[in-house]
Amino acid sequence: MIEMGADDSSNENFAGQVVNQLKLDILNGYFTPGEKLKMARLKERYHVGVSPLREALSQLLVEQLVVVENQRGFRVHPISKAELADIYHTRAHIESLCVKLAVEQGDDAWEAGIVASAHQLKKAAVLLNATLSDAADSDSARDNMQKWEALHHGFHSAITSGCQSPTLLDVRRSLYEKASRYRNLWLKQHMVNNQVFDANQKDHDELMDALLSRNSDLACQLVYEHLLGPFKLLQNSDFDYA
Amino acid sequence: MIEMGADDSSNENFAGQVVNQLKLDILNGYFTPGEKLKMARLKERYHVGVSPLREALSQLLVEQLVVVENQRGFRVHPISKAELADIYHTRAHIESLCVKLAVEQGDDAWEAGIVASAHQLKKAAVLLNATLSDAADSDSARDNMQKWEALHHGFHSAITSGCQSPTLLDVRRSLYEKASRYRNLWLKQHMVNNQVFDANQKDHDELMDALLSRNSDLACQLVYEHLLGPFKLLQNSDFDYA
DNA sequence: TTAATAAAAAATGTCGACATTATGGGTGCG
DNA sequence: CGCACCCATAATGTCGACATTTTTTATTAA
Repeated sequence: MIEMGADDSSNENFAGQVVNQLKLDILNGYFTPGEKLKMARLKERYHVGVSPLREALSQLLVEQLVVVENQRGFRVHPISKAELADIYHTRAHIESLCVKLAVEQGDDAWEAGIVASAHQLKKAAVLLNATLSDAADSDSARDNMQKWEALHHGFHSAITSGCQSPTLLDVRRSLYEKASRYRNLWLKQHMVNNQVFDANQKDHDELMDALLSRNSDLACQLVYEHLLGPFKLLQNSDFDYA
Repeated sequence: MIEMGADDSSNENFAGQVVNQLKLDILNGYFTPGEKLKMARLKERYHVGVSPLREALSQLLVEQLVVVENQRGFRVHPISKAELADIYHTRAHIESLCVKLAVEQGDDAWEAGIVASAHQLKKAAVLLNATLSDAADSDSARDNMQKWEALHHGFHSAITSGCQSPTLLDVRRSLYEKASRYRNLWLKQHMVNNQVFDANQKDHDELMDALLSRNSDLACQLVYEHLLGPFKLLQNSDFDYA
């Protein structure tokens, strides 16, 4: 029997596959905020008919990544400073809640998962810092950056998974996706420097200490502010609010 | 210019209308948990083709009211004791968070909305209690019950609206809907007595006092336990876990 | 030139049809 | 008697076509 992740496309219909691809295209900014999503264009890009496309768009509608107007088709959900602030603050609250519950309920396996993720993350951070200093190779910089982000997300997921609540974790996932769109749009215009990652590493160390010593209040507060850090950067730089 | 609510169906395509109707049918238990949703049946019931149906089902899929398996169609999302507990606990946490933020940010209009809703609710509760004592008219009992529930929901919505976070309120709405499915399924098997509403009224009075005096911690705790009250009833009675 | 109007083009939303896949019943074999 | 296999039936998922609506372009009048 072959193991397969949840995002396996072989046992999914076209709509499910398009959801994943289209979601990436929106989160990564290939389709820009407010942009009209014409069926002809989407048919070309994903090589499917209108039926799976509309099903996929219907799903992203609920996740608030697209908007719809009757007889006028779909558009990418617009962005705004107000929504940016709302998403990040809500996300910080939710993540903090996850942490609180995780500290209460987490077992040894939970702790092990955290230190394992932290270890991987630290390794990737070292590699990334080296790559960033070396201004030459911007291709592998982007590559290492993506790996770091995946591990960073994995680290926080390892922590929050301890809350043992699929419902709450699903809320968290949805908010993470919406926030990552804003972050990616920001990244398109700004280049990151090493300082960001050093501060991040410090945050993570402090957070892990608080978690392993089961200091719930401190951990919640650290996470809350850790998530609001990026927000402050995004908030000040006004990128294209279409 | 005519005012119209958000759930106006005239400016919605078929899919949007089917979403509302189908959602009601699932929440009210017309379609039972785990039941197969055959296209032929749905076409008959809602008088639309498969395209709008699949779009509607795709939306309910994200809201986790239906599940899908490739080439095997859609089913109503199954229920379980585990999910029941998870939804209600998460909902209690979220609602509590809404209250905390609302107490911090609520203005005079917010307070006014609360007392207004509370007044309406109390009136409806009196009427409902009278109807419930009168065992004869079970039709108007159900009718008054629905009105009371709408006002009850309105009361709590008036409170939580003060948090000023569309994102968080949307999470709340989604959880409310999922929870109401379990509650409705329970109501199909059990008859309510006056005691429940008396206790409820007491909860609401205490809660409103805490809110108006801006006692955040107390209000949060009261709401948390107020929402977990129904859960305890549902948890013990094992209705059809399909 | 600008504004209003009309015609043309494009795009959306829906349905019926078709290929593919699952389901259920019957048959034969062990 | 039970089990596997096969076939008929039914249901799903996808596409192309069509009617309706919106958007763009062209035309005319002020």
